[in-house]
Amino acid sequence: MSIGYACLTIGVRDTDFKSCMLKNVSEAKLIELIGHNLHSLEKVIDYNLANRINLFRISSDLIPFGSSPANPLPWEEIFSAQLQQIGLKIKQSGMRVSMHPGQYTVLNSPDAGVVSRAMEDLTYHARVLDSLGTDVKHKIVLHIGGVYNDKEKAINRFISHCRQLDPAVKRRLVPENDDRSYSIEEVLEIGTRLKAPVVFDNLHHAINPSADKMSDADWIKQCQKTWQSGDGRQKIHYSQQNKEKKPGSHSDTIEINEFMHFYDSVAGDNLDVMLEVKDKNLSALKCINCTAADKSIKYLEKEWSRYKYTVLERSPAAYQEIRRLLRIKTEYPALAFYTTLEAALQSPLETGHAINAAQHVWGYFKDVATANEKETFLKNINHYQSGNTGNGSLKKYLWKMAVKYRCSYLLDAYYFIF
DNA sequence: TGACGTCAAGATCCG
DNA sequence: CGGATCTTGACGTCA
Repeated sequence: MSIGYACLTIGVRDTDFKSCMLKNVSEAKLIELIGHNLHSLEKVIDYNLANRINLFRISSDLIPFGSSPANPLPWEEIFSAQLQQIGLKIKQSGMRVSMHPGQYTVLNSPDAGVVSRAMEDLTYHARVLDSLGTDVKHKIVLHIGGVYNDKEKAINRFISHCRQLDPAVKRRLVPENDDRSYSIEEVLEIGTRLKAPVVFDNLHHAINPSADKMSDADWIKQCQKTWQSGDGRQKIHYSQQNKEKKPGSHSDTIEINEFMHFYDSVAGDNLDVMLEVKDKNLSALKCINCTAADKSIKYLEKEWSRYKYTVLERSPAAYQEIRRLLRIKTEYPALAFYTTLEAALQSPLETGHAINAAQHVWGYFKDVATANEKETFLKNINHYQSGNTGNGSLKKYLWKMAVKYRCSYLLDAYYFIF
């Protein structure tokens, strides 16, 4: 089983994606943006490799206006060296990538213009995966689309439009159930007719269930039948409901105990699990560390190095508890570690604890900082302590110091993110 | 006609 | 002027 995340990273330097508004598009601008984004993608792939993350969804925003006439550039050729280099890293590491056009790519619309733009968009996605030199196991996941008061006709339109797609798209296309219109049962029917593999999404299924009641694990087994050996391992999407938001909203983080319950229910299946969650790579690392065969405490220590000041400012008690958990180097208390971590990150921020954590971080600079810098730090502390503001600017200042003094330990810390 | 979802760009405000 | 915060854009469907 591989576990992965979608599109963006949290807390990884130089992995941001840039875009521009349609009215500001120019060739020079596009070339600058594409170059920047490919550089970011390579950094993401490097990060994934260094953190044993083998599953990743590439953002549709990689090439700005990639499916629009606004971008007529032959970017595969212009950036072929960069693309090949990234593709080589993907191939040599055995990483599996995918893409997933959003809710606005609608292949089954009754509007011919919408359909032709959807086809252009799918072609663009295949161009990206082809230009990286990835084989057809690297999929493009797509929703069925709208209903238009006649689901049978809408389904038939989806199928007939799929059959008209360029083979480069068709061989990668994988339909997925959605949370309002097409249940997993309906998508399985469509996938079977198209001989296309089907992605099961657990949260969509919970909100938009099939008439035929089965457990998630059983639906996953049904979907398994649509995956041929040439398609690679069966893929599913896994997410959890954000309890503060409306049904279907993804949670901020994957609650590890809930995930493990699900994991145990599908443990016999050979699955790739794409997480859809706000904290992206952070949850992927969490789930990987709790399920990986290699149970070396060094993976938890690495996590601790990134989380520790965030935990310290939320809960000094949890900080001590995790230090205790990680003391015995022959053990691997991954579940206890992440459970304690989750609880700590949900604790309300107390000013005193936040100042204590800030002073710990300041410890990295107190011997090298100039008199002015010390004064600025104290000013920030006092300003925060006065209670008129959050500790955002205090953290920003500490971040500036970490960059200036190239404190690599701090530069990877989640403390500056949340 | 606005809500839906998503992210960064652009715009505006503030000290 | 820099930094913080608010608004817009880009997409299609549905109530």
